[in-house]
Amino acid sequence: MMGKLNRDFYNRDALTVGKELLGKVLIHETDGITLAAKIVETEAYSGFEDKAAHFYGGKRTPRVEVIYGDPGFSYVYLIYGMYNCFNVVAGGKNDPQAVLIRALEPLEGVQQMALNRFSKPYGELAKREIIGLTNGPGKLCKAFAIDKSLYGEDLCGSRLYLEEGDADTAFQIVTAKRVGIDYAEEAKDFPWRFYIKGNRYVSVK
DNA sequence: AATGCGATTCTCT
DNA sequence: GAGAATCGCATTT
Repeated sequence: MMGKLNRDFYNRDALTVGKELLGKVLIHETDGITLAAKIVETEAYSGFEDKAAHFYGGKRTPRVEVIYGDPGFSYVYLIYGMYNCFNVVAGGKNDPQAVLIRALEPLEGVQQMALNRFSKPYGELAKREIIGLTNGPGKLCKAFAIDKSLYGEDLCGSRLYLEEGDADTAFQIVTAKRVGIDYAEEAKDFPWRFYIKGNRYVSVK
């Protein structure tokens, strides 16, 4: 049995947590079915100066309130009226830090992921649909059945949580600009996106 | 009460 | 590569 990530893991700045989350395993226990997948791409949103962050300037609204709380909780938001995005809250209390999970590599429960995402069995998926299960922040939420009902979920609990990955698996980390934040002035060029080099599930290479 | 838009994805060209 | 889908939420009136 692999170890569950504890509160201390999350109690650091988003850049550190974002990098270290690569290779870790996200698990969702839902309706007696276990969904598990390796994290292969993340983005850090960090501090009051980050113009790309929903909490830029210390903005405090009901939506982002969880980010100002304790680390190790989920921040889920709806984007474009259609897609949920899943974040891990990092940093300490009143220190806004969050890590967007952008892509996963499925490990367990692919049958259910296929049904969640495409409403058909895994065996009927085309190759590009298999990659498309979890190669984007909105896609992985659909596959993992993550929506606003999981806003504020304690990731140190037993429904939605993260575990250590396989320690034998080495990989290189690529650092890149974040995606979809052209409005963020200088912050759009911050190298705060991290992904596993060569992984097929990375959303933007 | 009204307005405008987004940390995306899909379809069509 | 362009345009649409679709609505909760933050901001403005």
